[in-house]
Amino acid sequence: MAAKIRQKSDAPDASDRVSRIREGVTAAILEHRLLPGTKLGEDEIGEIYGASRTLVRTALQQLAHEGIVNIEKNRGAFVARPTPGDAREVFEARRLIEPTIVDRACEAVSAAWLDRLGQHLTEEREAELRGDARASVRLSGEFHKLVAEMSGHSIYLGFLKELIARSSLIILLYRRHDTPACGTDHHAEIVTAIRKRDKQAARAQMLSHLNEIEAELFLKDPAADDTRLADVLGA
Amino acid sequence: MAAKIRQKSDAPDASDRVSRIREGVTAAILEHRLLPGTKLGEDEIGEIYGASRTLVRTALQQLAHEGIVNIEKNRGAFVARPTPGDAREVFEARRLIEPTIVDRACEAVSAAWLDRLGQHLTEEREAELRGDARASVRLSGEFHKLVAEMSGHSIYLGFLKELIARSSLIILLYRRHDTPACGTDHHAEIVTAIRKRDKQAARAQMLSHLNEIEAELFLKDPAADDTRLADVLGA
DNA sequence: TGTGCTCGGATTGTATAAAGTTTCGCCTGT
DNA sequence: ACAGGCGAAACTTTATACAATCCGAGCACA
Repeated sequence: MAAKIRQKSDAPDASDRVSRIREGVTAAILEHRLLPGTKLGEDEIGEIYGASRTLVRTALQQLAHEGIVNIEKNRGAFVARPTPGDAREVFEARRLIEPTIVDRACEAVSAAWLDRLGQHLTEEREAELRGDARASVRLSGEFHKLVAEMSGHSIYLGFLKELIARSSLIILLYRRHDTPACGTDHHAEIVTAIRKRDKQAARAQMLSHLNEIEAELFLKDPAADDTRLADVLGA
Repeated sequence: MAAKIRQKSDAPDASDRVSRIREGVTAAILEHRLLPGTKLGEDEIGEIYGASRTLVRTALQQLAHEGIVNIEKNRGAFVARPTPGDAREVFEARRLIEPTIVDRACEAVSAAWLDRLGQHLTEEREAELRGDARASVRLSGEFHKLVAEMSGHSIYLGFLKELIARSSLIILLYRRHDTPACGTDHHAEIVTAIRKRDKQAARAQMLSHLNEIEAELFLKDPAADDTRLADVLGA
């Protein structure tokens, strides 16, 4: 009988039921199946996953901490609706953190990692070819998470996961065109730079990639909350 | 009767009982009254705050997400014990984020903010003069949080709160001398740079301040976990 | 006809009870 | 005397019951 090794309590894929709920809801939000503002009733989710409200609440609280769910007292949990201000903050943070992440990734390059990156690019291309928008959105985010994992920096990885999840909501809310969420081409260029261990190029590619994503957004400023009513209904 | 304005659900000082517990425990950890590894029993805390275990559990889960508490399955919650590797990650992240934060703070400078900063420096000096180590430690961290608030960037603020809390544990565990956690002089120099809106100087001061803190640490690498036992007990 | 109020249904917040797991002490066997 | 195993106590985990709150339909009234 194999001795039971103590596993880290916060293992990413802890197979407990709370994690299953959290990951299920997260995936639904990241794939744009759950839209901002959607009510996430405790009973409803509990029935879907065959769990009691206790576990559902735990999962929802974790998601609230990650910023993709809002919990309003006595009203329940809702898929977050980031404001344009939130969006600018998220992308500013990403522009700060991700160049550093790819920088570190260049140092961690290995055959195994290059394999995983290449495989991921293939998956992205396939999803895009068959027009699977949901998979495309999910994989776009996962590319950035993959690079963060590669950096071997668990704090950056944690921060980035949060930023990616919120970015997904932001893109859904504010994207102007129906262009793909993250150009696969950009990702390929970033991988090329990483393969060459060219930190300078990697940082530059990542930065321009992020700028391009943000440039596709239409972040209208709700100048004053009071005037909106007249604005919207005055037509 | 004043109309009830909808308050943000995650108001920092939400006067609900969960927040009181969370802030109480956080303060105890940040002031080094609770040492790393200390068991945080649910009953125990619940009795102190007159709350049921349900609420205590919620608070502990939030603290776990912030990285200052570890929850081990079926064993309970413990004050986190960051490894030297964790420590390096935390300070690397701080060196990345905090220069950007002071940069933004320089743009937000105003009489009101300068007042708050000055007042804070006074408090720090007073605590240090009367040898109140606990208050010193707490205020040192709060200075950095204050600058982050000043930056007006809620994401950076959230990230930094996490990093500060963990830094406090790290300093407790790994500090070599009994030098003050954060030199008040450094803080004063940073404030001076902010007052002059000198971004360059502010970033430089902040960076050297962080470097100095980390330099005071003794981050021994536990080369192999197995050898530690022999090391420690071999004397 | 439109406004404001009240009551009922539904949902969340909290507490408590049942179930499962770990840990530590004690005891037995060698 | 000491290693190993059994068992009870303590704790965490999960489920459920109760209390508090919110939202909306329907009604009374101006």
